[in-house]
Amino acid sequence: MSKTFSEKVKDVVAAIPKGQTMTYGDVAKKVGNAKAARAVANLMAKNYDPAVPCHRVIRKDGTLGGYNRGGVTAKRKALVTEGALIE
DNA sequence: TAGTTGACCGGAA
DNA sequence: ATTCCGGCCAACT
Repeated sequence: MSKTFSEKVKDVVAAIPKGQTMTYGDVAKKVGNAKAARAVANLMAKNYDPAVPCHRVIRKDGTLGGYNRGGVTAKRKALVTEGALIE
């Protein structure tokens, strides 16, 4: 297995169940680098992939963090629509 | 090649 | 409870 970091992140985020939210740190852990939470966020921010529901990835504090697809408002609405609680 | 940036996290003040 | 500081990783300039 020799997928790049971004490929792994894409796979992990795409595997998040609907209505479920995961933190960047958890995604990083799934990828293999538990301390790469910043790197995961960096990939989402600069290279968003429509096949990856990044809106299901939030901060550990419970805040949404950010969204490059319409702002945090659209992200929160999408999560509520799926059935995820925000805070 | 080296330095800066960022949708982070955890611990200390 | 909130605010500040350091660390860690990949991409960008």
